[in-house]
Amino acid sequence: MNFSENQSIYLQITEFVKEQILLDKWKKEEKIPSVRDLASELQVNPNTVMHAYELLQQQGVIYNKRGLGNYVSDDAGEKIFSERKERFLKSELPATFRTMHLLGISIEELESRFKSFLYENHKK
Amino acid sequence: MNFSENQSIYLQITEFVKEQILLDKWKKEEKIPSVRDLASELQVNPNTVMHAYELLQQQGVIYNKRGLGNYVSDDAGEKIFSERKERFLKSELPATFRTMHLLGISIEELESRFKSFLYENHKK
Amino acid sequence: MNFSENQSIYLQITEFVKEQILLDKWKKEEKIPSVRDLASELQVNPNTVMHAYELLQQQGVIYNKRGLGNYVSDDAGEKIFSERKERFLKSELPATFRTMHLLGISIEELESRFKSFLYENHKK
Amino acid sequence: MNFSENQSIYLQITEFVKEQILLDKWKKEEKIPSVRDLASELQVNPNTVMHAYELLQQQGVIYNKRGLGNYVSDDAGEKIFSERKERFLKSELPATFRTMHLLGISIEELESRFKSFLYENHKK
DNA sequence: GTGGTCTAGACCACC
DNA sequence: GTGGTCTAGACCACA
Repeated sequence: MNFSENQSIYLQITEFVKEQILLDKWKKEEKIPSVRDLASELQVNPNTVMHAYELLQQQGVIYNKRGLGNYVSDDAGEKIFSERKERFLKSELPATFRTMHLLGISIEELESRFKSFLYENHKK
Repeated sequence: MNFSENQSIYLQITEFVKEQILLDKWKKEEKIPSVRDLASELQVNPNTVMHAYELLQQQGVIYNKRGLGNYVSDDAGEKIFSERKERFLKSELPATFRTMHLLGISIEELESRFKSFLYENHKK
Repeated sequence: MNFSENQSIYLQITEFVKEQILLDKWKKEEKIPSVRDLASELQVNPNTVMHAYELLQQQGVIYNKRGLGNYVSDDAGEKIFSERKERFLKSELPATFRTMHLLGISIEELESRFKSFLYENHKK
Repeated sequence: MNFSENQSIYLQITEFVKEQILLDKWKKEEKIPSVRDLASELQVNPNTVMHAYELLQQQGVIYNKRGLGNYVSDDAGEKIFSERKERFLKSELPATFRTMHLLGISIEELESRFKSFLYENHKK
């Protein structure tokens, strides 16, 4: 996995975990990778993954069974979905629209770009 | 001006300056506010504004006339515009599309939201 | 280390770092001294070293691994070498020739001086 | 005249004046341009030329006749020549040699570059 | 431990 | 008046 320079790694890891859940790759009430496993897979310091898991626990996305590992919460999917949708509609989208306006990009151009995005995505 | 918590102040100041230029409030070959003036206006330490101006100089957006102040470069507008467009198309837009896909938001919904955005914007 | 009066300290530090790399004392992909360490060694304020490192990062000579420190870029040596050669041939050398011309110093005299320079240098 | 970014303008003006004298364009005991004239010719602030002339007076290169203007000192040429030669041999040349050594530039290459410099210079 | 940001305050060269 | 440099000291996020 390639990490962006602009954001701290542990936050990018929380996003990664949430996405796995949203895409139903990690299912509810199932065990997620241990701190060490994920750390070695992502090639980061275990402390960093630990930090991410702690945050996810606070957010109620995962919970810990002592000695057994971390598990996806029952309502994790819904939680993530609504939180993400809220953020998207309230802050990301307006910012995008603002930039489009500033750069003079039309909705038609956006539409055609979205279609080729879907096409590219479909191929994979 | 209110600064966001998520980004360092000096970077927000560079964005602010670029915005002024893009909106043609500060025109090319004209003097921009002195370090001290902008600092007192934004209520930050002069060093912080200095840091921002230094970065803008390196990016070729402004240049310094010794003892006189900082001036908007001749090609500042184009530079900012193309840099911003590049960033939008290469990274912001794909991220937006990815999120739309993840959240199941259709292009039609986006379109209608954009129209109401334009309408809101127009009213002001 | 003794700093010259004519140039700002932070610029002299960037030169110092580049010199270490050019002389292969600090090798590529290796960690360079931390901001605090170099600052206490050179007896300057950490901010001053910070300023130098920031510039070197922008020039692509070093890069930062978050929380770990700064590392010499893979192509740092080549970058520094070509930048330095460019500057020498385009500006330092013509200036030297101009002065020689003005002072009536012949190329033969220069040659003999260079030889004794090499001899002196060799002895050390 | 084009001023370098690296050095203060008033110092570059003193160098300019000294060079005129060394090249015998401004001869001893003759009047040099007034502060205002030189300022408008070089397109700088009169204060800046004033500052340069003050320094030249301190160095004994020029002297002031009240109400008449500034004149080249009798021994200006010799003074400038010896000062410049001293600086060249003691500091500029060793630095040049050091850089040549570092960049692996041979004395033969230097020689050929000097010849083409002389040729270029001769044409003008 | 690492870099990074910010403030306060001083001093300087330059125009 | 202008920018620029430097110090001292604090605080934070990150690994």
